[in-house]
Amino acid sequence: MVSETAPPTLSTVASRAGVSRQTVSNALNNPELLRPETLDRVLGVIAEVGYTPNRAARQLRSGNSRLIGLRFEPAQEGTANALMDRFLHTLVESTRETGHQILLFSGDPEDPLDGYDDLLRSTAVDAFVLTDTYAGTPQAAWLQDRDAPFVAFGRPWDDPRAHHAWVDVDGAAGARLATAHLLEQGHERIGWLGWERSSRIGEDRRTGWKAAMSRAQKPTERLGGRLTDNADAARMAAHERIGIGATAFVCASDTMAVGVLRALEERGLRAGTDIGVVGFDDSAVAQVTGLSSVRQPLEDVAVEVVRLLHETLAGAPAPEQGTVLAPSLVVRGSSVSG
Amino acid sequence: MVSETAPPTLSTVASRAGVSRQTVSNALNNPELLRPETLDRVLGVIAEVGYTPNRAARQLRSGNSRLIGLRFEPAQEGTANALMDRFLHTLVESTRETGHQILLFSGDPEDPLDGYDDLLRSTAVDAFVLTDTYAGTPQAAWLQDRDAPFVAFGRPWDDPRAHHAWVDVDGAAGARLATAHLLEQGHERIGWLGWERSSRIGEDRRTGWKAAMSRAQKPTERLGGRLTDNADAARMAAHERIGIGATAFVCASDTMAVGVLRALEERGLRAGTDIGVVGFDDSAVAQVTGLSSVRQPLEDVAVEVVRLLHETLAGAPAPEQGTVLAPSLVVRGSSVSG
DNA sequence: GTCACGTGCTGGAACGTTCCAAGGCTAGAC
DNA sequence: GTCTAGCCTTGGAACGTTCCAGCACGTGAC
Repeated sequence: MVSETAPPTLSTVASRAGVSRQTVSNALNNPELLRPETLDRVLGVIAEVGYTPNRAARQLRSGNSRLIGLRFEPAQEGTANALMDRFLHTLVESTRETGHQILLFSGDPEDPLDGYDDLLRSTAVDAFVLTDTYAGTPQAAWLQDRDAPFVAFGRPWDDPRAHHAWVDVDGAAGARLATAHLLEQGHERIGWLGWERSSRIGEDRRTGWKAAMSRAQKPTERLGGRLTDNADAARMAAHERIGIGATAFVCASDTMAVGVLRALEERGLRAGTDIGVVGFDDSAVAQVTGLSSVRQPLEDVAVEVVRLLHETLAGAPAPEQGTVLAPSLVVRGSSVSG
Repeated sequence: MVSETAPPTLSTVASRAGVSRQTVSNALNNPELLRPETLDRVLGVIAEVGYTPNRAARQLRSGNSRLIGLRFEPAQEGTANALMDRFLHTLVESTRETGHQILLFSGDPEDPLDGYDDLLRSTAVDAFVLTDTYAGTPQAAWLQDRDAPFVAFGRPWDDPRAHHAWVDVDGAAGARLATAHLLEQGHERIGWLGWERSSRIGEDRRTGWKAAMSRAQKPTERLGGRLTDNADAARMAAHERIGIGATAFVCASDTMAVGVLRALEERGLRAGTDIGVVGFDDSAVAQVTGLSSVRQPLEDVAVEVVRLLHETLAGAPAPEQGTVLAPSLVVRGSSVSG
């Protein structure tokens, strides 16, 4: 059984410092109201007894919990995991500076709204961070309808009613970077291996490839592919396109890029020297296999999310425009000859 | 600005149902005290107005927050991340069933104790989960001294004073599995590539390799290596050992196993067919590169951690023995010929 | 000397819940 | 009919904080 002594309260500190409760409270929250010598004395006692305000009491009275809710989706093993991890780390780190903490919760996988309602009604969190606002997810609209503060990582693709703070990474720019890099390496027939048309993110990235190709006045017919996110599908698609003269590939994911590498092995071709390959997301796999890859600035995204959260909680209206951050290209052996 | 109507409280529900506050409270917390018809009526009103108890108030009065603290360390890019991710997902998922949620916090990287104290003194969390209790980390002893409830993922290697609930994965068994598998494949000179002697986890895994080898009466001289966790170090160590006749390798990490694969490429040898390789942790890299690997049952660890947490919070004394779970071996092409 | 004012501090009230002691009511025993 | 017991329900108190109104005191203006 736990036998610790009860933590000191405002009253404890107050009586030891010879002042009232309220004065101790002010010492912490409005120090400018105290005479310097009183302030010193009170802070001294606070330090001495190791007083820390009780969160529940503070939350009950003041109405905010200093907690940010984040629904942590059931894991799909793969790169998405690792991305989330990088994002989450910076999120935790930068909320520390605003005095907030991250509350992870889960919900019924069948119901994308499960969990939010409870936290909201029990006033357990001050705001939410959304991380999966691809087209069609209802969370943003639902929270917006309830005037619940939140910031989304991911733009509201085709919801004109959406009017909330968001941050996203410019996927088209990433694909453009990758394509331009391959063009610079002298490639002319550069293929695109991306996701199904239903993926807004995938289509966005695809436009980057298209734009870079057309600016360079290179053809794209039969070079673009829409596949499921799967190494084997990519392997086969790569074979087809190499057959019609493709000498390089930009892929919507590292998983697909790995499929291309397999195709090269099967043909006895060397990545980089013979065929250029660039993946997307700079996963551990890319780092280990020497795969060039587009890297999302997840750390910057997290910092920006926290900044917007701060503004939103301070009552600022949602910015007219969301923030779009540019990814970078990490060049490794798979896209340069030598 | 937020213009939502104030959430309903116990009193709201009480007056609408024509009962007292306390009766509504009992309807939720001690329903057996109410007459069935009263219970029905009250629950009806609760559902109708969408009442959810205010967390802060409940926490203030009852003294527990239903929150579990987890210090989320600054990311070191690599496999450790992905491991943590798998663990965390299941942790979040299974705490849902006990009505708890996970509070992530961070702290000064220089001070392994930073953050814990604040949460404890502000009574913000009911307990902690520790995830990095390798030899020499002070968190466990510190929490134990303060009678703070916690469960550790990782055993207290050499602290005889330690007396707390913990769960760990049997690293030696994992290495044994991998070694036995390679022996079955007909290998006799099987090398070990592990970490420095200072790593307790590394030494534990190493004993598994040693034990399997000596049981099969195979020599281990000059076949074991203690390196930094780095593909290039592993690559060089593999070359040396292949030079003295090693035909297979068990590695303490997938990163090292990738180093071995590189060495094989450089020699024109094929993994699986010519030289057997098994990694550790079943990372995304292993999955993509067809690397056999020892997989930690992180999901089971998380479930067990939550179970122990539950017991600890119910006042049960720490079990005499920690729980040690067995890993499994995921066989892929790198360890079987054909 | 009175009044107005600003500074520094105080004490009661309130946030919404659960604990606790006690009240009303019904039923059974005598 | 009275008493006792048990069931269901109630209202006051308390958790520890912050909000708010107000008090005591000293200073300067008239």
